[in-house]
Amino acid sequence: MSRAPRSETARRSWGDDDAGCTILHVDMDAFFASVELLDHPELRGRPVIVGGQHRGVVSAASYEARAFGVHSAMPVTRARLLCPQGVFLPGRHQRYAEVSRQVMAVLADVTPVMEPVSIDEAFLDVAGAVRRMGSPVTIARWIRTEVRARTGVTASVGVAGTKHVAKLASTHAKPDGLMLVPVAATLPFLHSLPVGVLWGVGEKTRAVLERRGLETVADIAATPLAALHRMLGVAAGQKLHELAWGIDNRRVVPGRVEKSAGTETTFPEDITDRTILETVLLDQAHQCAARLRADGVLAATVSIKVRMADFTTLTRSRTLPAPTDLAHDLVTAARDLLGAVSIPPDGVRLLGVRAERLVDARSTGVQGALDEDPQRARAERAMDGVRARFGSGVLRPASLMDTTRGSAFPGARGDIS
DNA sequence: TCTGGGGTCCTGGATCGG
DNA sequence: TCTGCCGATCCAGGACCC
Repeated sequence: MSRAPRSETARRSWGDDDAGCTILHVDMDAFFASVELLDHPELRGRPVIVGGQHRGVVSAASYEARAFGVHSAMPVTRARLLCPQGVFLPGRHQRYAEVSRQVMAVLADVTPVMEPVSIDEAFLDVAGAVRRMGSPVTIARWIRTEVRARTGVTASVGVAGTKHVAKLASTHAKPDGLMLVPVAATLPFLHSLPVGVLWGVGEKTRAVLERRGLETVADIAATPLAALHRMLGVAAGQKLHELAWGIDNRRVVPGRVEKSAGTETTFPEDITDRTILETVLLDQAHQCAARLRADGVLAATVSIKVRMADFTTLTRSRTLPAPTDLAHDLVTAARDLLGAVSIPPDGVRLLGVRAERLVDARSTGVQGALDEDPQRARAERAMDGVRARFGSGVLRPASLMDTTRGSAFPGARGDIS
């Protein structure tokens, strides 16, 4: 589901010497749409678009839909205008996660040095697998064949000497392709590309660079480091300069540690009622806390995100007296933070809660609020146990119950914890 | 056209203590 | 006692990625 720009001129062979190119980037093609086609073969050949229903954006579009100009992150309303004959599907994340696990299992058969980046892509360092399985390109071919055989969906693979270039190679290999960028071809390949392909260059940064006449990676490489520092700040300038020269020392790290966990909800209609917003916070805090307990971590900081009807967005955060994994602690802080925010007459479009600065519950030995109210902790853990056994929808705080509709607020989902 | 939801990282201002 | 400096930390927000 990469949104990185591509260059048609870079879609060619850059040579066949894969010595030193042990980094592979595996990226599934139009992943969500491909899974839908797998389960609904009658839709093959038709433009399939997966995304939100009314206020949403496109999560994935089949290549037939892309021919109409539809792409991911585009508002669904616009996609409907561009492609009225499209088949619009709401998305089934559990199913995508299931296929993703199958794909990751294929990759894990190659090497344990495998780093999932998202549901549909991963990096591998195959240096340790070359003796057993063959050259990096041979391994890449094996992965593509095996993913298709075991799951029915296709993957594109980039093979290069660094993560950044392997990622760009897989982008340019799509759909259903393989691209090798030999070490010797790294700079000619990079310098043929527009500046937007560099990691960290989005819409805003690209505009800053283009205002100064920097349009290609070659332009960045030719710009003095001090000038990039002035334009973008020291960290971003340094990073861009290194990437433009093919320098990327990041290693493939299996099993990354999460630094925050949160949830947010965009309402079907803007909400002005504070009571409803507080009820949403309670729901979100329970979802967050259950996730923290499942992961065995405690949160030291709580933040809320409020997006107003006019799309202005603010965040507020607070460090807790002690790290916690209890919804009660999260929602107390979140409600305090919301209380200090003035709600405009037009209302609130989105509300979210995030648990930040996560610490390992065992290694720290911190019990935090649990010591103060062991009964509450026992109650929340008991809820985890019941949900694990009978499903996530069977238990919810009484204040979230609506006896008539089973929903306490607009936009409520069925998996409330 | 009208902008999701899950995250990470960086920057800069405010605050506090030595 | 007051002031200035400096580093650490907290907080808010922007930008980016998938």
